[in-house]
Amino acid sequence: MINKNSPVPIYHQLLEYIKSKITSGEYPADELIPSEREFSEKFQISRMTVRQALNNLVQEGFVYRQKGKGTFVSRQKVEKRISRLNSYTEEMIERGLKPSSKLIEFEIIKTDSSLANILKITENDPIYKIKRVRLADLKPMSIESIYVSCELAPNLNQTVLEKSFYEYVNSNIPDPIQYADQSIQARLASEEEAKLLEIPPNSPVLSIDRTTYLRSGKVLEHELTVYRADRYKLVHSLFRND
Amino acid sequence: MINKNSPVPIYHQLLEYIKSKITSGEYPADELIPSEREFSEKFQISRMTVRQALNNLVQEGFVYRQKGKGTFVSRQKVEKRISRLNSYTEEMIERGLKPSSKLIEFEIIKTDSSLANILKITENDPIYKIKRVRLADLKPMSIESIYVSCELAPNLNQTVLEKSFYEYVNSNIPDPIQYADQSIQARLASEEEAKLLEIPPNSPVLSIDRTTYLRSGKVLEHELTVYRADRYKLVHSLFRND
DNA sequence: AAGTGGTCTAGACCACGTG
DNA sequence: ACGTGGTCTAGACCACTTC
Repeated sequence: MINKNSPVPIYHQLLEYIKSKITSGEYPADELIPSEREFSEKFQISRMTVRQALNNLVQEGFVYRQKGKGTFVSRQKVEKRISRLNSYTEEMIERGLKPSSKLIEFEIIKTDSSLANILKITENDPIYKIKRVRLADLKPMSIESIYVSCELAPNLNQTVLEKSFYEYVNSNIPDPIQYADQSIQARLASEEEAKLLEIPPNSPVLSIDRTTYLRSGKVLEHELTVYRADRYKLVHSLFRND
Repeated sequence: MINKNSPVPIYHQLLEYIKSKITSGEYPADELIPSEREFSEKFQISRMTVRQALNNLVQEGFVYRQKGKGTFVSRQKVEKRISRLNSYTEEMIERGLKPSSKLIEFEIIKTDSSLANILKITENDPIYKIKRVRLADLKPMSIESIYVSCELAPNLNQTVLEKSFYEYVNSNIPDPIQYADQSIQARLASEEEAKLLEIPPNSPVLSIDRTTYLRSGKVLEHELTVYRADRYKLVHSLFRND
């Protein structure tokens, strides 16, 4: 069960072990799981190591703890991933569509004051502007304009953009993507947009502005996307934490 | 600075100490803070205790760590950005607008199969159908149709609906509201909608379908809302939990 | 080689909840 | 009185980064 010579940390092995017991139903919801000392004894590991596994599980929402009573399994009915921040590529694959894109613009421009403010960089700093028509099963789905600081994303080029931008970030920037703020509006497509999206003029579109942040708090990118209303529906979940 | 005899845990005292140094600017953004061993030495506490303070600060978004390099101050504290599930009333107050509403329909109908499926009740069970024009600062903002099982929400009447529906639920149903699934689309207003919303025909609208769930897993309500695109912008946050 | 964070140990005392 | 999670110690070795 636990291999002390594995390169995988012990606390992580234990964490996965407990997770599997929960998802398999062996540890049912609202029930006590073994105490820290029991795990410590059973696997011959330090109690502090057990605590590290359990604390991570608390953070992930799998269990909750009560002083003097023990550690309980959470009622995990809600999939957390519903509102997960995904790239276009990931999202389309999830929807069973084949993502691709057509590059419209790829250039380095100087930041204007508004973008500099959003990206939290200095005005006139160079940034990439990348404009693409996003396709799903080879038909236009959206028009996407991305603004990224050149400093943050060196070596960005057209080849990289064939694949997922988020994937590029994961492999090339040590600072991981943490979250994004989005604002969503309905409006009518402009003439140019209608042409690129291959829809009649004055068709409704869903306009989504997204700013993506890294764990350090740095702004990764600002993104303006216009979706065809007849092909795209945004789905998400909201929680009420009283 | 650190009082070992205080009932406040040492790691918490250290956490607050570092927080204050960050907010005061003494530890500037993107800069290294003292190492774990330095804190340990300086305050004569164990390194594990220092780590507990720092790990909490990482969780709260005040600092981030890099193996082999050190602990850095984040550019901005990540607030609890989980977009909360709010009622129309709560949302408008948050936006600084005065919410009100005009009742269009209030009746008890039999569930059709589609609604029965969504509400997880039996077909032909009685449900409330409530249709209202929602106003903000006395001007139309949206048209909202709510479907609620009569069994779940007894004593629902027009007076109750003057106030927040969620407030009514909080006071009258022991099972608390937990989360909602939403789907969001752009489309053009129908003639009737345009009239009620006081906008020109064929104006774009944001169409939001929401299903609200209670902690027990029961469905509280299904809601179809059509927002004026010129007055309403939906804002939310997404997390990437790798 | 020196410093950093990541992991781990084998103990300890505490406050809390339940019998 | 006993078991629980919460806090804390004083060490240790590792992989990583920088010099």
